[in-house]
Amino acid sequence: MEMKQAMKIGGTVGSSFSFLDQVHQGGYLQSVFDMCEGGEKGGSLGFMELLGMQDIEPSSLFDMIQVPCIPQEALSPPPPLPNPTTVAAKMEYYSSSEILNPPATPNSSSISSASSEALNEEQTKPAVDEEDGQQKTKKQLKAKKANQKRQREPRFAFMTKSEVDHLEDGYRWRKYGQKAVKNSSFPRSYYRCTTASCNVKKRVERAFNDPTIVVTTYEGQHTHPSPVMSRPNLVTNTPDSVIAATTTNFSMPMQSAQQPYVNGLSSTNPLSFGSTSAAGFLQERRFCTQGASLLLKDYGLLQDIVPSHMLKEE
DNA sequence: CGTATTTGACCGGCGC
DNA sequence: GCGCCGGTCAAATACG
Repeated sequence: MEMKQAMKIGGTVGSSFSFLDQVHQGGYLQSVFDMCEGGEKGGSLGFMELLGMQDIEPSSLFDMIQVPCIPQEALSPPPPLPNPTTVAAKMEYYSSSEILNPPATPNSSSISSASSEALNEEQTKPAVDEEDGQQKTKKQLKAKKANQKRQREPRFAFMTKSEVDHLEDGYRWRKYGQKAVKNSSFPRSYYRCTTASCNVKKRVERAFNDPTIVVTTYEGQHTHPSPVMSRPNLVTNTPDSVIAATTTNFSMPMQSAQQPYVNGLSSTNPLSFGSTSAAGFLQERRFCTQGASLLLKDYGLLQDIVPSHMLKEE
């Protein structure tokens, strides 16, 4: 079943070997895979290579890391879990029938391509919505969908060992749906970024084989800075322990949103990446690739946040 | 009262 | 064509 799904997809997913081992041994990989495949056909996801652990090109591996995270509740009441950790997995996700601008290269450039695709949708959709503020009937929606086939945006999924479903990631989300998931006793929640012009979505569910694992999938890229980052005083009212965790997790997405990756990142920024900031991560990657000449093969964020031994040797 | 969440209905894609 | 399923909508409801 899982492998059957895997065979339907193909793409690029990367990881450092060490983390991959952790994921694999921890039994998390399958959860991520199932989650992100999510019954959607025709996607391209490279986890089959990871499952096989055989044909993995070191140069194609990136973006799977293990990092700490904080549950949303950690910002006010004490977190239910003393040491929640996140197992993060980055993946490119395309629906083969919906790719408008295939990546020029199979690895790094796929992200920038996907990003532009996401931007296109973000820019066009609001205009359509304002076309008729009140008379947005179902017929109109239907016609809209008919004329413009829904585009699938790149996705990023990661797993967090936490009792809290909705993890704080520095952005504000509005829940717009919840559905029972087949083969899982836990519902899947659907969230949308509350920022008007931002079309980023995320899905949150628990791994069917391990209820303690929360699987979060981001879709799209934020077009705005993180609200948390734009409120720097926020951490001043927070307990020290939370401050540390918060700054660790969220400093990067805000930086990424405010300045280009090439300027905002440096090898001296060891605390720049947040596990629950997967969307921020995507954003970071976008800036990275938009930086034109800066290739992702330099690991992007990973080189700054992941111990060097976890990065591939070249 | 404004905002966020809940939840049943609806829609489209897909397999049979 | 029909049913299943994932995803989304939107009215109702809850909350601060």
